Amino acid sequence: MDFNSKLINWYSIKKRELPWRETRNPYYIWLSEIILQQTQVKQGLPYYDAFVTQYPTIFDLANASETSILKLWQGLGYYSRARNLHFTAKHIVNELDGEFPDNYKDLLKLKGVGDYTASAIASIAFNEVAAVVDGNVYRVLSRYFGIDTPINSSLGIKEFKLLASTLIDHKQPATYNQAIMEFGAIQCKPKNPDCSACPLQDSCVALKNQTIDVLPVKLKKTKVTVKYFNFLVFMDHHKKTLFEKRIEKGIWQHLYQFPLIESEKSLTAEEFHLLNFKDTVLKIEHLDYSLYNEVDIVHKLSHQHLHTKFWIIDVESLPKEAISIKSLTKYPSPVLISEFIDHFSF
DNA sequence: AAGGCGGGGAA
DNA sequence: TTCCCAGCCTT
Repeated sequence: MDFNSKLINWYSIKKRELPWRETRNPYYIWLSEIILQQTQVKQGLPYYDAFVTQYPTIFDLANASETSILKLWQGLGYYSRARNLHFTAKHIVNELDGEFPDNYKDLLKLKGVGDYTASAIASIAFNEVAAVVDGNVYRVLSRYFGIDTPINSSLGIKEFKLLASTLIDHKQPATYNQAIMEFGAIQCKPKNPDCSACPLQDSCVALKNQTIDVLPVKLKKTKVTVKYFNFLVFMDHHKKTLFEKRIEKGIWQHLYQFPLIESEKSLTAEEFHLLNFKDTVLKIEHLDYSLYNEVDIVHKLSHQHLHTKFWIIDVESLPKEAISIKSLTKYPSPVLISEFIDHFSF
């Protein structure tokens, strides 16, 4: 058997039963692919179920508010995916007459849909011969063919895409694409793959050369910046507080948080007291505050480590935009914030 | 071409 | 801890 046949045969035996494999509806395929970008199946699965239940059609998604979509997306990360999901749903409903694009070229035009996702939808939903190259495919191909070109270099991206295009099965592109990805996820794992039980062991270059553990080659590491966040948790006598939408570009765009003051370092109570709150909506003369966490809560993102303090501030009254503490959980918020809300006894 | 963008799973 | 995950967008 050749490479393709072995992969597809392995897939027919070992594949997981997943809900998006039970449909050819492009809306559901698209939804699953967006959710699964940089996200493991285990983490994305409950979100897929929730979205299918709450938004059974693309018209439901298009008619929803961005806030409600972000709320359902809460905890999944990379929130631009949710914002683009909503934008594209509206675009398809309003500009494309509700007709989902049915080929790679047109799918690629959609916001939030890049080369991988366009290929995945085109092949899985429409059986177009379009090769997918995701993290799994990079790993399988680099090892099987012994390719050490960095997968995140422009040359590597071109090289692996070209190779994948020559390999894809023209008779069953949908099955082939899913087979090689599933193979990478389950058999040709990043760490400690079970090569002794691998159907490709006889012809795998990396196994022969003992380079399984160094392939695929990936350039550089991301530089992590440290930031210091001070969240102001106001409380008035009507059990209200201030909760704001993040408007600026950057992390957590369009999610909600307590008023935030960023500082150069972790603040003591004395240093916090000296702040002049000029950037907040509230002018405070006499602060009655306490610190929720003596030790910084460190929230780690890919590129940022957020050292966080929550300052609890009792005030007489709050501006009219204050919301009831009970309603906090209705708003989409970062995990860092929602965990505080869950643990703090208001 | 390089950097920004989340959060969790796995070893 | 570190690496990785059915990547994409902006600069």
